Amino acid sequence: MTVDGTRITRAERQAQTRERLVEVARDLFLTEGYAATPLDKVAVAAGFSKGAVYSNFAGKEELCLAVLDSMHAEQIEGIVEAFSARTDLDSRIEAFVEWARRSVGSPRYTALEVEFAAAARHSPFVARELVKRHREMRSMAAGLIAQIAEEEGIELALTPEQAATSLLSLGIGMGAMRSLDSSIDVSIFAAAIRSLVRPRDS
Amino acid sequence: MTVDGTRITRAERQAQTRERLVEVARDLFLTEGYAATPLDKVAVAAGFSKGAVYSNFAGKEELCLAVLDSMHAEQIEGIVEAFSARTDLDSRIEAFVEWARRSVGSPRYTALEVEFAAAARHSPFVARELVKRHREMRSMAAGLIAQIAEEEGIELALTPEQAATSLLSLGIGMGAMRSLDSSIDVSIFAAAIRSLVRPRDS
DNA sequence: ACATTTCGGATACTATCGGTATCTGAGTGC
DNA sequence: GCACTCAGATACCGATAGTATCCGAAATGT
Repeated sequence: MTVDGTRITRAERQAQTRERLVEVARDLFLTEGYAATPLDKVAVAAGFSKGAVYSNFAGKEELCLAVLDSMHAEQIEGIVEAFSARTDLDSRIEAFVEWARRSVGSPRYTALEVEFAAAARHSPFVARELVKRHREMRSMAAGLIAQIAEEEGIELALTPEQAATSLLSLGIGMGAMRSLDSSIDVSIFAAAIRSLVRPRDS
Repeated sequence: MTVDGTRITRAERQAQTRERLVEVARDLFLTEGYAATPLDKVAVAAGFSKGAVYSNFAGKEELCLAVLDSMHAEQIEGIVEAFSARTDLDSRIEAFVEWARRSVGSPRYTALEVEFAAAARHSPFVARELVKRHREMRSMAAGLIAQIAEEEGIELALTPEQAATSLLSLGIGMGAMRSLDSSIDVSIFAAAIRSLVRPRDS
């Protein structure tokens, strides 16, 4: 063992490599697209060769799953924050729409997810993984909606699960459309949300 | 010129070839996916070789656009019929949801469209073509919604354009999700539609 | 401290697939 | 019936995901 502390264990090295690969892959997948980005390019941009990718991930698909996970974490954080910062329904929706404006379609999170889902549809493993993530997202959203409805004392026209599924679908669909046609205005999201979470008319 | 009438002009032959290619491509793209289906396979399954594809289409992308067009025609027909057959709002929505149950996600129209949109995002030409089709779809839907609102004498909480965009997004998003996770119930569509086209309160 | 083992990452190779260049033969017009 | 055209066939190229193999440095045992 050498004198200074710069010495690093193999596991740590590999963890760094993995992290760096995910980081670079995320950047390239988001800007160029999943299918359009060759594995080599990711590896080289991260300062490695393809071998590094294959000794850290089972293949391109698993690399992309890791990328999606890193994005999910941020998304959930953003959503929870948007909803919990404010207190009244309108400003909550406004904060959420503001988050959506930044996150749905512009940095193409959704486009990547959707492209990947479509491209990897044939792989049962990937399909299962994606479904798992969607269900987590959905129950998280449903919980949030239920909680807010409770706090605001309103009775929703849709069950929290239905509302969550609708919002998620809406987000995915709008993200997909906006990545092609940026003229679509996210503020429609606000209107749709208001409709979906509007209290039942008595 | 031979005696019987089975003789066919070159243009007619080519039209037949083109049609057959689209037909077979549609079938394969829907069942196997766009990226997962090699051009050769389409050509051979149709009884030709790759050369036939390239002398009828500029490439795989244009073949897929032709496939999408053939699907759009059917979709529009189905939607218009669902809405125009019945007269009162509820049974119209019901008919539409019934159409959606058959068409959104099961035969993977949406999955194909979404996969193609994602895969071909980098091509400005394809992007323009898809945007054109979406705008047509959207204004068709908006027109239908406006007409129905008029007939039913209700004032919508969203403008017809907004409602159309929302519904289209919802359809795309749900189609994409359902193609992965068939446990998602389309009946949520009914609830979401009712919310979105619900008359303004007060 | 030296030999041995392990394994993260590199290199070389294969298979697949979209696209291009070239060819061929049946159908067309003179 | 002869030269020509063009739909479709064939042969090839380049890109890229994945595999098989190799190398060298870090870990381990004595």
